[in-house]
Amino acid sequence: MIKHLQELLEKAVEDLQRKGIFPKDLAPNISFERTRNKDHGDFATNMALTLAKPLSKPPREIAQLIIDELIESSHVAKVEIAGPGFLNFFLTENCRRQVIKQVLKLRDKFGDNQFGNDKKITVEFVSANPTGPLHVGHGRGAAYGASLSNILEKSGYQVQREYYVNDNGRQMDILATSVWLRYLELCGEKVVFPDNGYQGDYIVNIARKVRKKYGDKFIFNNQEVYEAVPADEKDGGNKESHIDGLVTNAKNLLGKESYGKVFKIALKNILSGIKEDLEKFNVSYDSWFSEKQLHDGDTIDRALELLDDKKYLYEKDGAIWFMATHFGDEKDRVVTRENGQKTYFASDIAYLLNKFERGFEGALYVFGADHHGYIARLKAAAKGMGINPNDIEIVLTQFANLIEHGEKVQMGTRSGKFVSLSQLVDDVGVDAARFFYVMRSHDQHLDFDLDLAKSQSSDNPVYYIQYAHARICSIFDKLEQQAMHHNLEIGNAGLNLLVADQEQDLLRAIASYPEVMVAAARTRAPHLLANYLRELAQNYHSYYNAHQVGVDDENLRNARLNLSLATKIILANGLKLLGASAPVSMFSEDMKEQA
RNA sequence: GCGCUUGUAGCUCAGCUGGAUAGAGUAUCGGCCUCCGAAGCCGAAGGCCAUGGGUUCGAAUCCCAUCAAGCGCGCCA
Repeated sequence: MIKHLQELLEKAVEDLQRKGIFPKDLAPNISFERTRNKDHGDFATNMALTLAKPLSKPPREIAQLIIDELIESSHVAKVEIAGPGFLNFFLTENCRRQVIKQVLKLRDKFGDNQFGNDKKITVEFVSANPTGPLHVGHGRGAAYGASLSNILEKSGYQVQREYYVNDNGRQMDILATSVWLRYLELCGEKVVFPDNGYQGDYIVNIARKVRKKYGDKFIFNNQEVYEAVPADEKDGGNKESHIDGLVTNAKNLLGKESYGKVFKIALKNILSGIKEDLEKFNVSYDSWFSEKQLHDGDTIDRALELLDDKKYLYEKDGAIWFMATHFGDEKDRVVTRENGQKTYFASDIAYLLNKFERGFEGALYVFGADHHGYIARLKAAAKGMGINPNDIEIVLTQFANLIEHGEKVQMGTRSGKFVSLSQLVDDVGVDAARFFYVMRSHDQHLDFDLDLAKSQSSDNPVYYIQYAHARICSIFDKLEQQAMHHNLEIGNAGLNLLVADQEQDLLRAIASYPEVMVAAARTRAPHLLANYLRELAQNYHSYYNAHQVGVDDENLRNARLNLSLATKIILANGLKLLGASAPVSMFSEDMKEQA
């Protein structure tokens, strides 16, 4: 529709140019926006305002010239000049109603668009280290990444959802060692658990599995375990060198094979836990990409060679550095440490290269706000390897505070006290959890009100939307019981009977869905969809309270049913994209049945 | 100290690439069930868009400064 209006205006401008009223070299930027206020019609353009300067004429005068030149359109009822010089377009009522037919025909494809131009992209999100279960802090990235991926997919991107598994680093060694130490404890050895080890109970559970599978095979006595290990922090030493010493001993005592077994059990258990948690959270991935495979293959070496060939690497203090400052980063970054080990950043570079080698045309990263320091260096690496930095995009999600009884829930990994994502889902349900995380802009700090999310009341925005959906389902049920069967054709034929204010409002809302989808995709903002669904539900609730759908008049009834069905389709579609369900009934026993 | 992000109603937040009278929810107050589900609807009240400058036809939006909050600044991952 916007396109149609643009063509009308382009035509008018051309004619004015031909008549010599507008200069020939004028190339106006004609943009339309849906009006916020219905008194301003359906669509408005500010083009007369933007032309005021180049034409040195008052905007309202220009607007009048354009209107006089506009040709008739069967879709446009009238065009008005308003305010400082806006052109307000009013569509014919008939034109507005056509959208219902479209929704009923396209069903869940309504709103699909080609904004993404078939671009092949990876969306990487969460990617938490597999050293423990996901906590609520990861929830926002998960909800955001999953919802955004869904929206991008509907908007013409080819999306690959990816989880980067950091299964190759010091943290993983600490994990494996933590498990081994708990195992020794279980076997009756005396162990003082290190300050910097992973404290959680889940480590003990994994240790149990190790013991069950391998019995006493990995036992060493206390003296061997602590041989030449520097003192821990609690004993006045350094917790980092203490744990490193333990890791070294673990590797030496167990030997490569046995150590590998412990390592593998730990990784496998934690990773499958993470997968379960995400699945429970209605988040799915297309691939789980292992960092290890970058090391095992030659990708890291090739990536570094690529940089080296272009003289972007140099040696200093025994380490190898990447000239990130050359590409706008604030400092150069080490890629190979003095001890010969590759840094985490080296893997990142390789992974980036790998994404483009696999044929992706864009890489989108969803990071927590604490990682914002990575943007510059990642873009620098891209530039260094000859990848267009515009093809990599990093979106930050701000932190979420959990609020319970009006108080911030304190969390810290040090205290070992954190609320797991799984626990949150158990408490508030997937629907509310997913919705709460994405209902605010991702770059906004978020207060996640647990009590509100738990409340099964009007206070809870997700229920509000689901209720509208359930309500519509209930109408259809009811009429079906009374043998007033819904007839699409009769409904479509009677659309001209939809004249009530609330019906017009609802039509406006329905018609704007595709635009919301594009906007959400373009600005990477799922919360736009969440807000939109609230508005759509609001429009329906108002309508429902003002008018009876199940009236005796067959024509009007079916027209209203068509309108209701169109609303229902969009509600269900939108909820699905955000990872929430669209229940047929809000009665709790029915909700359970649904699940 | 430097850098990134943020500051809008009592509270939680929208406000698209600068546009028309700054909007929701919640809390508060007042109405609406003989009627398809009241987890709903209708109405009232609530604002120096942190502060001070600047850019222009026009600024919550862009620029600068100040104040306040969060985060980051390792040969950690």
